[in-house]
Amino acid sequence: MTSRPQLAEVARRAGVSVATASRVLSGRGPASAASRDAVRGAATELGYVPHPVARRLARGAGTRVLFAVRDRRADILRDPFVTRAATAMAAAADADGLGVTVRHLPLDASAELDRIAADRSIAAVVLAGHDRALLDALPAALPGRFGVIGAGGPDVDSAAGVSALLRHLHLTGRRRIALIGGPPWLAASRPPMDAYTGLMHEAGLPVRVMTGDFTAARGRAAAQTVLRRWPGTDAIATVSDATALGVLQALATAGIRVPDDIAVTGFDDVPFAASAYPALTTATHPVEEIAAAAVRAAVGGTPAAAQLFPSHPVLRATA
Amino acid sequence: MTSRPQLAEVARRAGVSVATASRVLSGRGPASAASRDAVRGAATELGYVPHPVARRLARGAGTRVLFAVRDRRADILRDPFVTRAATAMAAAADADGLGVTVRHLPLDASAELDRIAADRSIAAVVLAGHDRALLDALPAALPGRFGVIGAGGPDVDSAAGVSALLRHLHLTGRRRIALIGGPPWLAASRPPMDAYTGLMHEAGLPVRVMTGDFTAARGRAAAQTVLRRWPGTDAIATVSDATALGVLQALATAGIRVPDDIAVTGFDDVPFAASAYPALTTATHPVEEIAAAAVRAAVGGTPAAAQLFPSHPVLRATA
DNA sequence: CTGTTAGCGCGTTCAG
DNA sequence: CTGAACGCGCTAACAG
Repeated sequence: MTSRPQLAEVARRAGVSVATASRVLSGRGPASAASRDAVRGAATELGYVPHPVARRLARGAGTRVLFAVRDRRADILRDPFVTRAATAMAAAADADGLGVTVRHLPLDASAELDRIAADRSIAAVVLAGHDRALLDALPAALPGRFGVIGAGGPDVDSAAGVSALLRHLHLTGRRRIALIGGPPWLAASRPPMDAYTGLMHEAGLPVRVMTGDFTAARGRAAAQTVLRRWPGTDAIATVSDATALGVLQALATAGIRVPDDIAVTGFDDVPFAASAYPALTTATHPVEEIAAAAVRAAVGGTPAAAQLFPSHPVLRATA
Repeated sequence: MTSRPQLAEVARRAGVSVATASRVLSGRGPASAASRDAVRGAATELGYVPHPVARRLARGAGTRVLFAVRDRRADILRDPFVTRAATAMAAAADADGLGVTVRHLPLDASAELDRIAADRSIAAVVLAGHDRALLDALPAALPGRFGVIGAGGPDVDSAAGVSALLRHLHLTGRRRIALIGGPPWLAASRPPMDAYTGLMHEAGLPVRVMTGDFTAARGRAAAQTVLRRWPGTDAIATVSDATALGVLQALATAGIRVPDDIAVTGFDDVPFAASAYPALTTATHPVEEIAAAAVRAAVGGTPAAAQLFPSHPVLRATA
């Protein structure tokens, strides 16, 4: 078997120039139907496969997608949401011959963002954990190849998902419903919070809000506070399964029955939600699809369309 | 601000040729102390940063690390172990300017492996979920840039980790200890299994083994079978937290008290293990470090040293 | 130890 | 619509 065929050989065999062959095979620029067929034929006959790296270099494009996760804590890279998203991105990027790199960004990430913009190996950036201020302060050097995951880009319709669970709680007789929300600095924390306050007002129910951070530890602590501060509470809704599992643990420790005394709902439908006891009632979060969409948008240079992916309630045992 | 300095400019400023500048900056090939200093000085003065893509192309190396996960199920890419490892790899690859791609491989992956070997954008491959047969059938085209994670490469010392938990069970009075192991086709399933049978024989205890697959569903089913088949069981050890959580759920449903009636142990110490109720006793699995080591070995072209990372017991409430 | 000279493989101007 | 030539930025052989 001869060595790998190159573009020049394909062109020669098709009877055209390398320029034309390149145009045809990369799908950029004009080409007559005749030469198109000739080039394609020659390519398949020779088993030609373009060299991805040479391609990116010539085009001045990078070879990897950076998944930048902004958060207070550096160990956010172990968060289930992050690992799911990162893995899905790494699978999605495969189609374009790209790889994925993940990096933690502190809340004040301006310096790091400049370095990212200067890195020529980076084809696109997907940012998570942002807020308005950060998006407004983006380096102009991040041209089109930039996207966000979460509020503003592809995201789960968390307002609808949480609303559905809240309505379920209401329908099943709950009237003292507390919510453990997301971190206030995070743009994605708003929609479900607004949905909650809106529904409570609408139903004439009291608003009882705690701040969470998507961890079980915070869920435990918040649940204890809820019990102390609002003794009559009959339901605790959360915006993350990890938080809800922490709540479940705190309630079990306190000898409170779930769902008889207090109902609990999560959000995300992580694999372990179904394995909890009692099994956690929650709402789906199509992280994999969202992550793939974010990669496509960033790589394609599409201005981040704020696409919302549906969230469906999953009724199990805790509510 | 002028445009980016290139190697030629650095060389000119340092008064040497581009070849010498390249040798100095890439650390390959000889160079006198004098020219070394000159080149380094010029580079920092100019703020020179090599173009990663051009570098890889010239070297004929790829730009991404492929994390290939072999398994029966395609949704293995959502497995917590896989997502943790993939994310850690993506973080580790950052240091080399590489990206990571993940791909699922069926149990019979020979064809796919050939395609991988032919992909010039792939700098290195890290394989998970292998067995002897697969390793023996690797395409010769995967030169040095290949490594495995799990038995044979960087791996957790699961035999030691499980042994420690088994000894703890024995010390606390358990005598009818069943084990739910890993899938038999997986090389990494052997060590903990051998450790279990060895310890049981040594202690004169009965060997009671079920096959697991690292899922909670299988853990539930296996636990039910254990209860039926071996009524006197007073402990169920597993080799994965997901499995153990399934066991916990099955026992709770059956009205069996944990740990009073039956003790349960997991393995991996995933974040949710601490959030279960009762909190799961398990052993640590430094997935992130192992993944990083695997990437380093594969990228560095080091023949996979079978390095074992320690596993420490984490005693919580279930045993 | 150093410099010269070819590549690495493809994209893309620009004239025709 | 097409082709020739140059450019992407660096590395590796091979003389010296």
